[in-house]
Amino acid sequence: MIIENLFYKWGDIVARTTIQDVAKEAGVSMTTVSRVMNKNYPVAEKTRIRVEKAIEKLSFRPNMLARGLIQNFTKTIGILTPSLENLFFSEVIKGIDGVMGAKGYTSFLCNTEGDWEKEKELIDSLLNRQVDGIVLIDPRKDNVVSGFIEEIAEEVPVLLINGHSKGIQCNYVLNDAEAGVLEALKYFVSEGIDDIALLRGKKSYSYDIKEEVYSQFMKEQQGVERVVRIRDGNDANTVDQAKEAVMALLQSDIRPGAILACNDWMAVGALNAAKTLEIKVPEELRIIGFDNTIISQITDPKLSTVDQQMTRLGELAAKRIYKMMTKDDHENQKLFLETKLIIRES
Amino acid sequence: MIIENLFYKWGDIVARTTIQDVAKEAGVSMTTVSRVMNKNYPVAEKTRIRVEKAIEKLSFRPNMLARGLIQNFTKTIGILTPSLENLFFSEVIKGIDGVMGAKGYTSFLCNTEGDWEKEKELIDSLLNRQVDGIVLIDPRKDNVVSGFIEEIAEEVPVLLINGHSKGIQCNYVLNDAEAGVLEALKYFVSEGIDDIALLRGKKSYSYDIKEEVYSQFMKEQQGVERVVRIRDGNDANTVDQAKEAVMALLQSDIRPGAILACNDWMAVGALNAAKTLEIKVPEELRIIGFDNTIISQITDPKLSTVDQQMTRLGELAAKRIYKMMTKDDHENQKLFLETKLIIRES
DNA sequence: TTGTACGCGTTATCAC
DNA sequence: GTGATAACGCGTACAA
Repeated sequence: MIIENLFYKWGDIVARTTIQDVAKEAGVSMTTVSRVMNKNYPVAEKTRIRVEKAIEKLSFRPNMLARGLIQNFTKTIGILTPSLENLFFSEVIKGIDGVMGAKGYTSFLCNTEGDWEKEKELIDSLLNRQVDGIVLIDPRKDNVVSGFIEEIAEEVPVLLINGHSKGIQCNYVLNDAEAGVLEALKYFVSEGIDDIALLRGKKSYSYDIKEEVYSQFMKEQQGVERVVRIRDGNDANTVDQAKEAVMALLQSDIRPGAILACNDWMAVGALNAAKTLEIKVPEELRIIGFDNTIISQITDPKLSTVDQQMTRLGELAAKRIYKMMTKDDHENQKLFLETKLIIRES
Repeated sequence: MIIENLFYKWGDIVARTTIQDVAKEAGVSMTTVSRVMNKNYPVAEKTRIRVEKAIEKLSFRPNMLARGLIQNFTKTIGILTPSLENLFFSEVIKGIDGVMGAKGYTSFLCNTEGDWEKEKELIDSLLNRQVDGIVLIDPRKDNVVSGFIEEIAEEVPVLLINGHSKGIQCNYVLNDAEAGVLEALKYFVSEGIDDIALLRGKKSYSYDIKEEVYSQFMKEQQGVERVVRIRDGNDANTVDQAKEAVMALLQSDIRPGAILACNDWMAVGALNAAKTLEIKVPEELRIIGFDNTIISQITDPKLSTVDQQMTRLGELAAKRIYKMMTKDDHENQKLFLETKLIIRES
């Protein structure tokens, strides 16, 4: 690291100007200043202008801490995510923040790193900071089933994204992954392909759901079930693992005509495998991934994928929690967002 | 969207328990409770335990708003980013939040969407919320050169990441991109390749810097300068644009032996171009990208790249602004973080 | 070692 | 239309 000193120094912090100062400057009371700012009571045109000038002149900033203290709301929400390195979550956050920002809310963003104890601590900290609501992206199962989240939801509106657990009474917003799998499988069949393999990670609730749908579908079609399992994972390593596993599959006696991968990483691995074996995609093998992350758009050929519409999911979550925070809507809901099959070149 | 109503309702918001309530419960004064919580004054062992029990029993949460109001700091910082869809920025945010979180700070995250007016508004809002400091990732040039940022920096510690403008007196943390370019070019030469092309976007300060270094290096090497320009961009579209441009380059009379791309998107495009033309990488063409984003790890062959160590950059920024906020370190600094050449298979 | 009383900056209440 | 004052929940100087 190189340090370059710029021998220019910045000043000391000066005393903040308060509503008091503005009142004095404009020759009115604090109350009137407050009314001008909030526009919640009639103020004479003349006074208003005087006050506005004073505000401008002193470049006055209302202190939201004081405001929040008395109003009992802060126009802030907390967003908890298990990771910042996963574009999947970034998109959700973007959706949430976009909607809430437009409504004048500012978001605390907290990275739990997938650790349930850290998640707990962060939630506590957010409550101390008097957030008006909390959105949990992919919450840790431990905290959900232990009833901790339900407890918190008694204190402040809480919304769970993609973290449903049976018997836990909460507000949920979820991807309809089942429908997504079904849509992809039906597409393959409509294209005349019925020897479909499923590529999944080892353990994850979401993989289990997908396999269940796949399994039932194949039974109905009276097709052969072929499930390839790799070590679970949602990162670059997944690609190599998937490539290896799929190469074995493609070199076996009966090569499938299509592969449905549980996420885009795996789909990329499958594509790399086909290329190495000089199997043409999509002519000889079709591949559909899951998630529509950016990586499905940069391969050659471009990958078909099931879009989970993460940004929209975030927007949906924001709208729901906004309603919970502002209206007297005290009823738990489960919202499912449909997926969208995107056919590209694979 | 499917809505499923769970006919279980959550409760109304109950009155918050205050330090007053705890004091009554424990039979002491508010002051003593405060002292137990903050451990800043001696308290008798016996009283302490009584108070702690009362806190536990009432599950008391200190109100950080009130605390911040009187202490004149909030242990919050604001982070502004031009985008959430770019892993590049996510990594920086992760670095910042990791360091600050460990120090008990919570981060407001704001997405400017690259809009300088929105950036301005968000900064204002953050100041109203009494943040202790502001970190600006890749700030809009308009706000920097207009002097707006300098003004803000008089009110609160401000740190700019990768947004250096000449003559603007601020605290900066920057990637040493120049050194990165040089390292990559020297590597090519050490491998016996000196016909190197540069692949860049049209307009961006960072591309200009890179080209300058490239240009000077090629002059010193007495090599031929070959700069390929595509429309600027940092997204999936860049890949196709780069592919097209590079295909033209590779089909020209004198094909270069190596390509240095200004980011990984472009490098992927170059790789796709080579594949389409059945030019072997790395045997017939070598490619080095920039940024070491995840996409450089999933191609086949895997891309060599210049790692800008974005997470470390964020950590560095956090440490710097922490110092600015807590110590009387009133001197502007420019910190450069070295890059790291990562040779993979291209 | 503990308690009283004031102040942080704002909005709400009530009186004029 | 306007102003005085209490209140929000906490930390801290000062007194005991």
